[in-house]
Amino acid sequence: MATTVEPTRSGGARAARTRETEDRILAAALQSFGGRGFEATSLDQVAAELGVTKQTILYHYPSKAALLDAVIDRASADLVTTFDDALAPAGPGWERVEAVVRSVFRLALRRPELLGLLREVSRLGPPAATRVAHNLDVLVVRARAFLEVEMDAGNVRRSDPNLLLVSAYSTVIGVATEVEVLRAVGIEPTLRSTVRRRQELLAFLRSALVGS
Amino acid sequence: MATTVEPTRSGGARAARTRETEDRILAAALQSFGGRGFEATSLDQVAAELGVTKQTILYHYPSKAALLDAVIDRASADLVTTFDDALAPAGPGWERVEAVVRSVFRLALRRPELLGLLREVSRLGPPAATRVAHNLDVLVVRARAFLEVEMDAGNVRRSDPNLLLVSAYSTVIGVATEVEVLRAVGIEPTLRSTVRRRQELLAFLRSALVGS
DNA sequence: GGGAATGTCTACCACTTGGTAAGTGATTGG
DNA sequence: CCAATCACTTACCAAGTGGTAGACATTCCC
Repeated sequence: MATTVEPTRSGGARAARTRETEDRILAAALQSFGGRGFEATSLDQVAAELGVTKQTILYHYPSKAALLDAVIDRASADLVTTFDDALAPAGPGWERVEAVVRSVFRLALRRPELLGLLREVSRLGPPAATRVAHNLDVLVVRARAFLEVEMDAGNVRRSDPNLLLVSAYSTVIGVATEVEVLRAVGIEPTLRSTVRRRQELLAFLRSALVGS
Repeated sequence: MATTVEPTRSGGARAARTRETEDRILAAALQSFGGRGFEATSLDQVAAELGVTKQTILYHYPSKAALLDAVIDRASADLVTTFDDALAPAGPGWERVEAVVRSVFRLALRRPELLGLLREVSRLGPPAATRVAHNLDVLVVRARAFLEVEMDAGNVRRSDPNLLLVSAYSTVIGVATEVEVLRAVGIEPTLRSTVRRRQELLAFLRSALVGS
């Protein structure tokens, strides 16, 4: 009996409110970093959206760069669990590809900031990019292993798994997120057109991966 | 002998120097907008690189937005002539796809800012994105027509040409430019690896377009 | 209850941003 | 040859930028 009263497990009321504040900061920052971009986002702006002052943000995250790191970690974790959840009920083989593509389109619709952050960080380069790469390495390893197994089984055209992965990644993310490119070819991103786009993408991917 | 000294045809020495200055400004701005990004670029920065003052830039281009427009127009023109030159000597059919892909990889190597600007503008959205879309519409129309002809000839899997175009675009640009993604899967972008990547991409594309 | 720790705010700071105003010397056309 | 135009400069400016210092109230633990 070290403590008499259960202090609301893991920290008490204050700690809970602190965690909530940090959560809100991360969410708002993710939104802005992934949407407008990192440099284009000002701490004052984010703070104003939250109804706090910039100094509150800087109390929890000592610098803008540190905030970016935290946002990256949170976004990475979200991505990993998203794919985990999507792949858990999926069967083997092509079903898994479909599950992942469905997830990405879902994200593009519901949480575009997440995919936006990916692209933004890729543009920023190290150290942010390195951090993301490290956080998402699990996914890369898993995907590569999948491709290798399917190649061995003769279900996927034999080739360098890494290069195949990059191609597939580029295609999926591009088709899911490049709204302006879609507009350029005359496609307005409605819900219905998005569904068609996803189907078309799957046909494209299947054709590309399976080979002739 | 009307004049002793050739007045450098079409406007005189001053006009020539003006054009040269504007050229240098555009080049430097393109470099920075395409590399670091639009918001992350300051006019002072660009001016310093050029050895002039920011006010010189603002004399030729009345605002940062106007400068972006000019940069976009110049970059678009460069892109169009690049593809024109690449496609001129190319034969029909698949050779044309190969020529375009080769061009994009060449650009990724020699003028990465050009492709970077494309992506940056796509992120910025209208009005910049609209401007690019308008400028590059020629290419879109041409590519779509190509796909339609090839579909009719039975050389390309039948499907919505617009969607196929978006998929192919995403794949090519992604594979050519996503350096950080490459690093994430353990590929350092050397010259040799780039050549392999291009070949692998062509196999991917061929498989995806032709179908089984 | 009281001192300590904590979370937030007010008040700044030095610096940078895009943009304006007013000049200055070279180039130009008449 | 001279006045006008032109390309460019120096000198500013108001509005932000990320970040620091210190006051203040609340919550915590003993």
